[in-house]
Amino acid sequence: MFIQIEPQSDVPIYQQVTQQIMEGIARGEMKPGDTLPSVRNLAADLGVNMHTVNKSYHELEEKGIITIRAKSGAIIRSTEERVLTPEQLQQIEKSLKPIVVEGMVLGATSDQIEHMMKKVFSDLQIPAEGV
Amino acid sequence: MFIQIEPQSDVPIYQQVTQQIMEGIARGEMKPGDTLPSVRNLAADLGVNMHTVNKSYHELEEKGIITIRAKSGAIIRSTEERVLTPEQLQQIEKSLKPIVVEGMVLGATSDQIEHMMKKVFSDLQIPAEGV
DNA sequence: ATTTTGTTATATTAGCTATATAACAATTTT
DNA sequence: AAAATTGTTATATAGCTAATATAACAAAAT
Repeated sequence: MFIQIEPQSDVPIYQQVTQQIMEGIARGEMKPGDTLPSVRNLAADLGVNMHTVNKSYHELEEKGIITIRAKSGAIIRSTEERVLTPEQLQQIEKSLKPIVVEGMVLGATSDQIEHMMKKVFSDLQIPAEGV
Repeated sequence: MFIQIEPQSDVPIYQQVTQQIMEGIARGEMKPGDTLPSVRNLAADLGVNMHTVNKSYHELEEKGIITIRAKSGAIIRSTEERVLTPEQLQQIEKSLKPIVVEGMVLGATSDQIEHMMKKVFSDLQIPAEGV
């Protein structure tokens, strides 16, 4: 697995798992229809508790990114299944606001923040092949 | 004061205070050189504990936005004083990443996220005068 | 039939948030 | 100079979340 946990981080472990699974999907390392490892297996791989991974999977399900089939497994939903709802767009904007505000106050220009945003985007868009 | 606390929010009160003070600065409602209210006064206004506001002020100081003069008060640093360091830019990028990733996975395009970013930026840039 | 799966339940530890009080010493105001 | 205000420090408490640990259950997969 590509997931690397930082126990010292102030970001909770279950959120680290959620984020890195999303990054894997964004990179194309995991595709719609793929099955996620069982909560017990992934937990053993990462050296964390089963419930921690379980919490992450349920967070991903709430975001509409995976589907959990009870007592069977979790699969990544297709892009067609996950339509961007206005609520989700609003949620993204709400998350974006405090970061943009802090950047502004610290003296960053709109162009600087835009540049960083695009960098993050392109870094993920292009899979690590050859490069 | 322009600060409005939402006790039910999952965002800690001291972070709400920090964010809304930054918004006030971004909007131009508070200018460099201005003195922040004493922790006791602001706490009384907001109906929260003194230590909660104190924690917020120290968070703002860590971010390089204000200067706390021991046993005197807190003042907003000038834009010239707060130079955007590479570390701060990196911090912003780090905060931006998980949001952009989630947006991507949910199917948002680079343009959509850029548009939201600029909306947040322009909403703050123009002070609430006349409008 | 056996193993694996997510689910549910209970319990414990640790850390963070927030509040409450109190006292201290330096600064500011009167 | 005296009084009030200021940030600082300390201690204590309550509530919540994160994380772990065990255990058992029932459905699904092998």
